[in-house]
Amino acid sequence: MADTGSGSQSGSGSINCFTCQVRDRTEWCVLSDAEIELLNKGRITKEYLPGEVIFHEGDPCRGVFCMETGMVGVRKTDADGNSVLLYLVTPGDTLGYRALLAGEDYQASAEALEPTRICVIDSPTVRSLLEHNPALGLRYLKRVSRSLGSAEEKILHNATLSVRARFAHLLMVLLDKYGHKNSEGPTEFELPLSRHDLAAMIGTTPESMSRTIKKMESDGVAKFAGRTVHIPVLESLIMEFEPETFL
Amino acid sequence: MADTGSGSQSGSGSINCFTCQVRDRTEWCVLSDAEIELLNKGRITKEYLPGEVIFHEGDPCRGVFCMETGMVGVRKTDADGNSVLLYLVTPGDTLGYRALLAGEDYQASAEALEPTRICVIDSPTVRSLLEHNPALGLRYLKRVSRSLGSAEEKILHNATLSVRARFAHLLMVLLDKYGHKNSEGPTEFELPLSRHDLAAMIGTTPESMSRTIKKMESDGVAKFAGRTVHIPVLESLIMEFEPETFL
DNA sequence: TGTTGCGATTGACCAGCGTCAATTCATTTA
DNA sequence: TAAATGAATTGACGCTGGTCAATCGCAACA
Repeated sequence: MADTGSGSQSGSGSINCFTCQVRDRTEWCVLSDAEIELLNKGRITKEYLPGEVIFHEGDPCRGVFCMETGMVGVRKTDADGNSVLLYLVTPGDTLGYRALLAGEDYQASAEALEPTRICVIDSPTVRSLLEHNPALGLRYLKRVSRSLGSAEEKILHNATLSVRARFAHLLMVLLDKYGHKNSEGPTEFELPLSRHDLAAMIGTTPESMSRTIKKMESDGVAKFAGRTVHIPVLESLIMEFEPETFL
Repeated sequence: MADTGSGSQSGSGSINCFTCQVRDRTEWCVLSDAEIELLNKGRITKEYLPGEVIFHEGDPCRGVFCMETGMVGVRKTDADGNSVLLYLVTPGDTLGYRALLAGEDYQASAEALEPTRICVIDSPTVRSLLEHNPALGLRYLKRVSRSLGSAEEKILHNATLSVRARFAHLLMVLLDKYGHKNSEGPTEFELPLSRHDLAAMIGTTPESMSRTIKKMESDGVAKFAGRTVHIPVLESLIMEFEPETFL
């Protein structure tokens, strides 16, 4: 087990790209059978336990990662040890494509937040596919461009919104992604993150996170019990970061 | 002159993609002569005066813009009127590709900061080129991915660095791009931006910008006279945002 | 030359939030 | 059951930087 130093290769040989459950939700859905054959040959499945690192900032990029199960956090850290949690990556998502496509080393690190199974497709395979199938390139272009759009939105948010407003916004995003949002009415769901990581997602400290949570509770906007969040009225949460919607 | 409502079509008919001075520095350098012919047909040249808007946040994307001369600022504004200056776009750069590639409307607005000449290539032409030439797609993938990398770095910077450190960093970036950096020693160059826009680039207010400039002067890190900046020792500027480099 | 207008600067004020330190709570281990 | 470890919370404090308002400098123009 050389390689990254962590992440164990899956013993189960039955897994492959043809039977893959999430393939239709990935970029690879535009590939022909012959191309999937190629993809399958350049593939290794790996498994990670929570806390294990998938790649480090500064590592050379060796391929892209295809999430099958679990959850991964992408973190960026500066020289002083301050860090920000940029993305949460979930099944059907692709991971690590930015470095490959930019022709750079990784500029962020990825770490399993839950038990995770991922397929690694090596760079030459991805490159070869991209060079011969323009549709795949267009798929990736869409993905990267959308990602850039979110990043730019985040820059604006961080510059203009308060910690509280950013947290309210984060709650909405997490609710959309991980909660069963039954349209209107009271909502309850499980946060997939620790307080520390919630803080890192909005660029603040755990202390400020705690205080913000407390204040939102006393204002009746949301109730927190461990990782369970209860939101009585969705509108009052939205009002926290988009007050103009209700004018 | 319907269209965007601003920007006048260039009268000079002699300009085209074959004679274009900046083409080799753009994504289009990978195109064949036949493809450049196509590009040239889908092209209109426009000129803008400082302050004129090239596209607005929310506008549908009608093509990509190819900078020939001048300078453009890409700005993102929220509902309260707070705004951030995300990029400066200069000759040889492409503008507005994000929305096209993501299949979205513009999420930011672009405005000429200097007298500017731009070629507009309409969406169908770009799409068609991308669908048939994978190399072009790879070029754009590299560009968007690098852009995403910078955006992510900016998120980290804004979250962890002080206004002063961010400004020092901005000065370095502007120096690299717009100044003649004669390796070491004292350096002098012209800022391409007003104080207001300098502030918008690092996500702060003009007032804080002023105070930061004043404090940096009294600390001897840089001297400011209007838009002229004089930096006695480059290292002391770098020390402002990367102190660990000198430990 | 006076006036208007705009960008830049300065001052005064203070709220938000980061920092440091102590405490509580939950979970694991001996 | 006690001890130990790490996450989460709470308190106290102070600085950074945002806000509001006044002033200044400079250019355009009547």
